[in-house]
Amino acid sequence: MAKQGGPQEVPGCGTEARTEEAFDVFARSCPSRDTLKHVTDRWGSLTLGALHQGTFRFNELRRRVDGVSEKMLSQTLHALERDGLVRREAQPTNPPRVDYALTPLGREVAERLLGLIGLLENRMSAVLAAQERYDAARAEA
Amino acid sequence: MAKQGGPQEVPGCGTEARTEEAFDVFARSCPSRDTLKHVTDRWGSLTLGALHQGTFRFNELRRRVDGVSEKMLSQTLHALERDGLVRREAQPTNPPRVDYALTPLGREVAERLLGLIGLLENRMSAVLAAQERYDAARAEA
DNA sequence: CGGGATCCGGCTTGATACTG
DNA sequence: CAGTATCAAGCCGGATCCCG
Repeated sequence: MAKQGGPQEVPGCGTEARTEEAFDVFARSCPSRDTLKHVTDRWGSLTLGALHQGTFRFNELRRRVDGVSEKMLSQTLHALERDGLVRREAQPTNPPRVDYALTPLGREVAERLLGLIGLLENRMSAVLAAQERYDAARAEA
Repeated sequence: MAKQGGPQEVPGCGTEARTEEAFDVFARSCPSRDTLKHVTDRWGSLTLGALHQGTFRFNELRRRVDGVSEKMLSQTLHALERDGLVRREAQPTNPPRVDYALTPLGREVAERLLGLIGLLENRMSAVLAAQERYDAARAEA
């Protein structure tokens, strides 16, 4: 990653800013970019959405997050856990049992994400209409 | 894409649901997934963020969205325009002048996205701390 | 200035198989 | 059950050249 010759060092990356300024910081390749990626990823968003509905075990999640492979679920879960959005509780029983749940921060993030998704879902008819208009305009070229 | 043998046809994909139910719909591979991807993409989020601050021409955007290539900016802009989030106004002058701005829907989406980003930025210290804890726990394995 | 077309490398993803 | 290891494929994104 990292552009060809641009400055990779990020100066004021730890400032606690409000939304407007926060975006400027975000725009300069801060760690929050990575976290956003984990959150909005194909599997990240679905996993957060699933965990927003409760606590689940690994294979329960696999069934809920339709189409995810073991590897990707594991990878996604680790990334979210590392970011402090998901808590993992393993019980040393036999057979092993591991539960995954959102942390308080994870719940906040999930709610915002779900809000964004909900907005898109609700306006999807407008989006679809826009797409048709766009495609139609291009077709007659 | 699409899993090995699963049903690709999505039945109730046009329902206008509220956030909770909307997610279920979203989870089944609806078009909104594509739009979310355009929005949260590496360049999509930065472009929406830049356009949230005003109307800009192509090369102005290039300078604002630091590090983006012509191709990716063009591609991002087209995707967002097709989704009805960005409006493109070309003036047939010489030299050509093209302005990009958010549509009302685009502004709504951008605001939610910026909210999510802002939340992450504000809590980044907690995220960073969680990452250190996670890495430390793994190191002594 | 505002892009389109093309080529190509690398990260991401997905099957599959194996382990504790 | 709860994962990790390995390998191949595919798509994303960047560099480059080109045109109106």
